[in-house]
This record gives sequence, structure tokens and C-alpha cells, in this order.
Amino acid sequence: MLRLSKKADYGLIAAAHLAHTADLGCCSAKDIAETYYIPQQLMAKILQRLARNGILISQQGTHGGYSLAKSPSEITAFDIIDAIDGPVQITGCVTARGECEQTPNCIVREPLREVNERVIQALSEVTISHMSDPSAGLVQLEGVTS
Amino acid sequence: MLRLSKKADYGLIAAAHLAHTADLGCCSAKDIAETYYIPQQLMAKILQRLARNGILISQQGTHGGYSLAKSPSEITAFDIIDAIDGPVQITGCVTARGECEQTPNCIVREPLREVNERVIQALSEVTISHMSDPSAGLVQLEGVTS
DNA sequence: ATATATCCGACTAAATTAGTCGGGTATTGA
DNA sequence: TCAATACCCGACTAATTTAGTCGGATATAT
Repeated sequence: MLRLSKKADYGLIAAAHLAHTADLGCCSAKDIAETYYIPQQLMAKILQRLARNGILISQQGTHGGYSLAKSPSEITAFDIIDAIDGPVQITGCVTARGECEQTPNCIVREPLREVNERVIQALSEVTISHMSDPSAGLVQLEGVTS
Repeated sequence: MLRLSKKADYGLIAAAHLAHTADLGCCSAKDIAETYYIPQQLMAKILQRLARNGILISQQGTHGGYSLAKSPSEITAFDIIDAIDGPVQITGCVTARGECEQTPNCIVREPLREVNERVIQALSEVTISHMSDPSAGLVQLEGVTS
């Protein structure tokens, strides 16, 4: 249904939360999980992955936790989704070799590759600062129905 | 992984195929399925759904089959994906009421709603004629790193 | 009539995603 | 030093979604 995974959703929420509370020092996985009613261990796993991808900085030990590795305006929705869900690729065959052997005469590949890039572009235009400050909307779109 | 379903893929392929072969009269589900090595009954189901959504016209009987209901340039990738996979919504809560009860303080909803509209826009800009004629590329994008 | 097609809901199978478990390491503070 | 807290991480199970099948119906051209 062309929907983000829950994990990616949780990751975005967590990043926005960390941007919100940046001045209070770091937050633990537990803190964030409890705030948004997300399973603790799952939240932990997601934050670990974001840390491994250089999006968050982790601090171990008693008063440890996570904080953003960069300024909220330098972290995009794409970064987070890509880190958690793996590469964004609308169709299986946008880059892959070896998937479409059955359909060597595939006629939709190239146009969809371009769509894919546009989707990535859209995701890259939304930063965490957009998310932590709802009033900072994106450029207005015109005439998109549904 | 933010990927289209196979059904949607098959639907796009079928529509592009029908655009290609429009002058030869209609194609049966069997024809298309065999050409692209797609399970016949599955292809049939997909085409039925596209017909129900007014994207294809069906003709029953011995030399029946499907043909496009409109000109290839008037049918978009969005139309097909929407018909097959249901509404395009990146996050569960972009429109829904009653999903985010747990996270009433959700801070990512609005920015993601805007991203969602951009995705829809990107999908709406690709028509079947783009797909059936690979040389007719989209407007070039600049500087999107994958 | 019969062969070929669409039509459609219900079902099973496969794959993916969500979430859990268990055992580990680092850091702080009593 | 020791206990408490928190990150780290792979492997596992459960839930959900997607893919594909089955069976029986209707329409239509020859």
C-alpha cells in the first residue's frame, strides 16, 4: 500500500522528539518509548540502528541515552527511512540486476526509476526541524487531489 | 521498504502493454500473463480490478479481453497504483482518525502528510504513454543522490 | 452447443514486518 | 567494588500483509 513501516514511523517520531528536547541532554530509549507508547525494546533497536548510521549519538551508562548527531535541519526524513527500512526503491528492479530476468522486455523500469528519484527527493526535503516545529511548513503544493 | 506491491507492478506493465498494442484490438489476461511470465489468474484479477475502476474496458466472450478506457496520456501511474493497492498513504495517520489515539502528541503527522502529497504528485506525473514510450522521459531532475 | 473470456469471493501459501528474548558491554554513582 | 542503568546485537516468534490459487458463475462469438 506504499506505506512506511511502523519502525520508520517510530524513528521519525524519535528523531523529532530528540530535536524537541535537545537542550535537556540526551534521552534514553525507555523515555521515548514511554512517551509515545512504543514497545521499549523495539524503540531501542530502532535507535541503535540510527546511531549505527551516524544519525544519532549514543551515550552508554547510567545517565546515558541518545541525542542527534547533527543539527535538526541537517537530518532528513529520507536519512531516517533509509537507515531503518533500507534503500527506498519503489520497484524491485530500479537498480537491481537479476530480478527481472523473467521480464527482459520490461517497459516500465525507466519511468519508475525516475518516479523513485522524485520520491527520494520529496523525502529529502523534509528535515527534522520541519517535524519538530509544525509551523515550519513546506513549500505549498498546488492542485494535488486526494 | 517503501516498495510498490507486485500487483501494482503487474498492473503498470499490463497498462503499458495495452498502450503498446492498442491498435491490435484488445488483449486477454492470458496473453499479457504469458508475455511477462505473470501468473494467469493473478493477472486476471488485477485487470478485473482496473476495469472496475474505469481504467480499462473489458470485453467478454471468445475474442474478448481488455483495452485502455482512455488515452495512454490520460492514465497515470497513480491511477493504477491507487486502484490496485488502495489509497497511497505514506503514514497510517495522514488522513485517518482513530489510529493515533496512542500518540495524541504526534509531531510528525503534518510534515508527512505533505510528503505524501508530493509522492502522489510524482506518481501522477508519469502517464502510461511515458511508460509505453521509454524515450519520452520526464523532466530531468537535478542532484538527487540515491 | 461449445470454447473462450471475463467476473468474483473465498481460500491457502509465502513473505515481510513487528515485536520479544537472552546474553553481552560501557558508565555512573554509592 | 558492586549494583544499577542503559546501550548493543543477533536470533527468534508472532502477527500481518501480500501473492497466488480454487471453484463456480456469466457473457459472447463461432
